Amino acid sequence: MKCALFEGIEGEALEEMLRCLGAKRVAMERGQTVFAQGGAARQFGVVLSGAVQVRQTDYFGNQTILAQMGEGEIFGEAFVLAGMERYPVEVACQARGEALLLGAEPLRAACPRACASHARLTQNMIAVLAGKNVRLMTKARILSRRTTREKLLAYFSQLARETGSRRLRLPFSRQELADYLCVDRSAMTVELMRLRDEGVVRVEGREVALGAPEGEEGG
Amino acid sequence: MKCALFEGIEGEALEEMLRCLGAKRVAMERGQTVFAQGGAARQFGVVLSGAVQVRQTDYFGNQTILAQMGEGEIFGEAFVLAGMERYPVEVACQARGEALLLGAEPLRAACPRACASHARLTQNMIAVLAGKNVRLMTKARILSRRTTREKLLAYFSQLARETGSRRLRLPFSRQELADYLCVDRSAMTVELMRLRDEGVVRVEGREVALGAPEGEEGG
DNA sequence: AGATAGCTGTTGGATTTACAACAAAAAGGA
DNA sequence: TCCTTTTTGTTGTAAATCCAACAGCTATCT
Repeated sequence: MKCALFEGIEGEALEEMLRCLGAKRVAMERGQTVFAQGGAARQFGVVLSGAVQVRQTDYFGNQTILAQMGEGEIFGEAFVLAGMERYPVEVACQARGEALLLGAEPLRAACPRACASHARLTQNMIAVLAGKNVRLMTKARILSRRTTREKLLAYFSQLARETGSRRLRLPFSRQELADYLCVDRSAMTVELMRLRDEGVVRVEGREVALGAPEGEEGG
Repeated sequence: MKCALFEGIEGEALEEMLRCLGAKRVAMERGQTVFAQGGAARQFGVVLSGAVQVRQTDYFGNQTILAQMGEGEIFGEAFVLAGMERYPVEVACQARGEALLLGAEPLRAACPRACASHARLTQNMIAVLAGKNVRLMTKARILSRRTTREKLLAYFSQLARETGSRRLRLPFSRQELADYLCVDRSAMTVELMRLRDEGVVRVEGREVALGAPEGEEGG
């Protein structure tokens, strides 16, 4: 099993840990509900194979896909660990496979048995939650921009910061980028072309270079 | 000290915990930088009094206010705990007061001294991170909607879910609500009036009631 | 009461976006 | 190579948003 949550925990210690968490291995068929929206929030999950989707239906019946998790990723942990009584979302199988369902109690209260790897597990969970936090903050910050232009520039700035360079490579196709920025694809392309024409960015497929108004290109 | 991070830790145990975290108490004057953007991410903080703002300056020099933290709230923890080398944001004092600066090592690795309340601290941190996670997810979900109308309805749905009722009370003034939804205030008011005229919602000041097309008002 | 300041709803014009439909280019398979 | 599918850029129109300015209302203070 390859999963950030259990990093550094192997063999017998892992088995013990899984017992402590009350792990249950379940098979998932496409379309099957893993956690129901409004259901009692008692467990979180790890995708062993296949994929799950996190969705939400609002008061008016509109359904939104919030995220998709693949192998090794965990889902539902935030709700359980935040002490929420019910899941505000639905988790459903998107591609058939297996998942591990885990109870969160050992992460919320002192483990009475003090399993050997317990400390490591909580540290891993902290790292996972902190990482998700950073990514969510980044996304919220980008979506806070009002215009497509500003969203593009905010996103490029973000990638440039991560890369540590003015040059960056988009991890998305145009359609995926538009979905990530929550804007219309064609309108986004128009804006992207405008930014190019104005010399704000240089674009070539997925390669983007920022600024360079002073001609420091050769660097 | 009133702070979710140290809930259940008091007296001598708290003192010991603070020593273990290398706590430093610092006075802050308005405008003073607590953590510098791009600076080495080694510590996180707790606001003891006053307030701090989290800001970010992007590649093009545009500054954005991301959040404001008041008494008892913690800041910067996500970056340190996610193992980032540098702060991607700046934290600055917004209202004079005091803060506690803490090292994160005891939360990232096994505490060699195994302080008594260590387990409790990590549990608290997990709860804090999970709670922030849920709130960030909520915000990202709302901002994912493209139109002002959809943002309003998504936000109302969210509040209705939290309240468990069709009736809800906005925690914001109109301007604050517009800022939260990242839209123009006047355009938002127009859309809000339209929703009212269409009978989708009933609005009266900060009081909002959803739907009720079947006249279940009296319930 | 009177003055001041803040909040809210309204309006009109300029800008921006969504949406749909299409053509060119690129990628992949037979 | 040919054909199919996907991706990307373009265009035009309708709709939504931003922006600025203004009027009515409320709360607060003197």
